[in-house]
Amino acid sequence: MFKVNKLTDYATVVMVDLVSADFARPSQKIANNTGIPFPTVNKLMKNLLQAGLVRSHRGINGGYSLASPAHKITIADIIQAVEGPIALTSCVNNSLDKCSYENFCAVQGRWNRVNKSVVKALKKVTVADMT
Amino acid sequence: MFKVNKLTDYATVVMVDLVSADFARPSQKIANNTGIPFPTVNKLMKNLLQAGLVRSHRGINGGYSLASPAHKITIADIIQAVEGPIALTSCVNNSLDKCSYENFCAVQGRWNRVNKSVVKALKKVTVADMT
DNA sequence: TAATACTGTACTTATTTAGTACTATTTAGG
DNA sequence: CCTAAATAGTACTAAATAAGTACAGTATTA
Repeated sequence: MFKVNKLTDYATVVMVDLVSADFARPSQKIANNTGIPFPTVNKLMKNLLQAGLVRSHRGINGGYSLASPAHKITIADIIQAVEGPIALTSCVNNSLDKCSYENFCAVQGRWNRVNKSVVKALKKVTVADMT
Repeated sequence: MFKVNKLTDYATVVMVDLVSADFARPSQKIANNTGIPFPTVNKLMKNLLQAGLVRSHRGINGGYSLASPAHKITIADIIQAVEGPIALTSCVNNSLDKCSYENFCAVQGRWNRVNKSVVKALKKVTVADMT
């Protein structure tokens, strides 16, 4: 089936949870709120942090908060944070993979169009829309 | 990475190859034309046939041909033929999976919008566009 | 300075995907 | 009517990916 990772799904749930956080919210509390296992939340937050989607605050009373307003963070951002670049096939420009048929393939380069179109669709929906 | 199956990628190549087929074209010839391994082409054709995207002709001089004009077959059709229903997450309406958090999930139902949007994008590109 | 909470890395297990093999069935043509 | 070509269906194996877990380390604030 054509789908996103479970972790990406979880990530949107986490982001939506953080919308209601006035201050930093610890992983443990996010886990309680969402029902996602604590270790999994931890793993997720690292990805979201590295992608700059959330801010972190260490120490007591620390936790995570959104790095931007909810209506500025898109589903495309979240997918990219968790799964890396969006590349429907390995022959899409920004793919991490390399296609072995590249030199004589009949659809060479054509997937770029499809990819762009999908990314555009994913950029239209924000965290605010998911709340 | 967010991507379609390799088989789906292959399927588009096969479909594009069939555009130039005046009559039925056997799997073996498709394999030769595209560089995709023969057994893999065979497997693919079964999916494409069941989905009604190609027609088959048995016996000597048999093979496969497109069931509709190239500009009427979309990427969404091909993905669905090879991978089943398009459901970005298990909480999307037509998903085959079942989400265990469904009853108390904060983003309940919200992915439907994202899913529709992506499907729409995938329906806009046809086999003719890939040629 | 002690408790809280993030940071980073590594590992194991489960699931999914990809590729292969084999047997049965159908059909055109000599 | 028989044979060769080609699809149809099922089942299996191996490789890749994803999911979940664990643990040692570092920063911060009360």
